[in-house]
Amino acid sequence: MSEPAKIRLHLDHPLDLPATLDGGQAFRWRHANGWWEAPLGRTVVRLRHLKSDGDKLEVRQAGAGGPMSESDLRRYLGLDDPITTSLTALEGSGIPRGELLHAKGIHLLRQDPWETLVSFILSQNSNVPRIRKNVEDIAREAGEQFGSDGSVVYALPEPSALADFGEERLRKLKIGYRAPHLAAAARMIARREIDLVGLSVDDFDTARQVLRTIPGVGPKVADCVLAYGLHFQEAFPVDTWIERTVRRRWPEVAAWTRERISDWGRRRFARNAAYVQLILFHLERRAALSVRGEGNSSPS
DNA sequence: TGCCAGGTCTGAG
DNA sequence: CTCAGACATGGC
Repeated sequence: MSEPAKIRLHLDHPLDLPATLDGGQAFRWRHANGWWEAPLGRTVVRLRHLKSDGDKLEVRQAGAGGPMSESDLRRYLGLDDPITTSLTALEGSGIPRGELLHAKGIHLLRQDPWETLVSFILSQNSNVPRIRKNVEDIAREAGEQFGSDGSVVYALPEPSALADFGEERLRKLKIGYRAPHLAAAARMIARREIDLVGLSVDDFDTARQVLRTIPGVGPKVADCVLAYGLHFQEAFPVDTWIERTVRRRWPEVAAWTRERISDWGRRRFARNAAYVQLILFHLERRAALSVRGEGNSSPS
């Protein structure tokens, strides 16, 4: 916590920070003073492209936890995943190459599974700005605070802390009917009825089935945890945006249910499914935003 | 002001 | 198994 740890990471693939960090996978990143920053555990991580060399990423870390190692960061950011493979998987799908290029810097994060579970239990029938607020509120009210560069930051509460915090106080944070789900999830993890991290060694179907025993975790939330937290690259979460874009782009699935579309995506795109899902999600939301005249978000 | 939001759960047919 | 309604709240 004395000297902020400074690291530079070499980028072998394009990295679009806003599309990756603010693209609906993670909810605690924010853009401030030219840096992207978020608390990861008890450490605040700050990222920006090096001005003199866009192939390098500047990293600064400060907080109560130890700094992440270079390999931890590369792993978290998916820096060694070649997204070109996933873009290739979309060739022939009728998406113009020029449009696909808007997604060339997206990476699949490997977030903490617990944080991912919390975020996506909150996500049901909600929207990205609100999910972000809910997560922040929970960290502030139920998490431990620590210092980082002179400011106060709140870590997301561990399962046991959130279980102790309880459903009643969660209700007061305006998370609505998700409160009992989240409280129950916290209890299940705290009591070790489910080993979230351990799920990563199971096969996809087993891990998905176990996740779905958690209240508030249906097919879509399970797929998000599998993809964004446990790095199951064959996961294909289908939400309203994906449903819409897939139905429009692949007429043969237009009449299918979300569950069938998820199954279809998983098989069709195999190990690229999670990346393809991120790409489609990004393109669909980008189109919606520009229609509403919110200008374009040109990557860094 | 209403409609919709990164759905899930429950009960009915 | 499939499908409509309810659900708690707020963004736009």
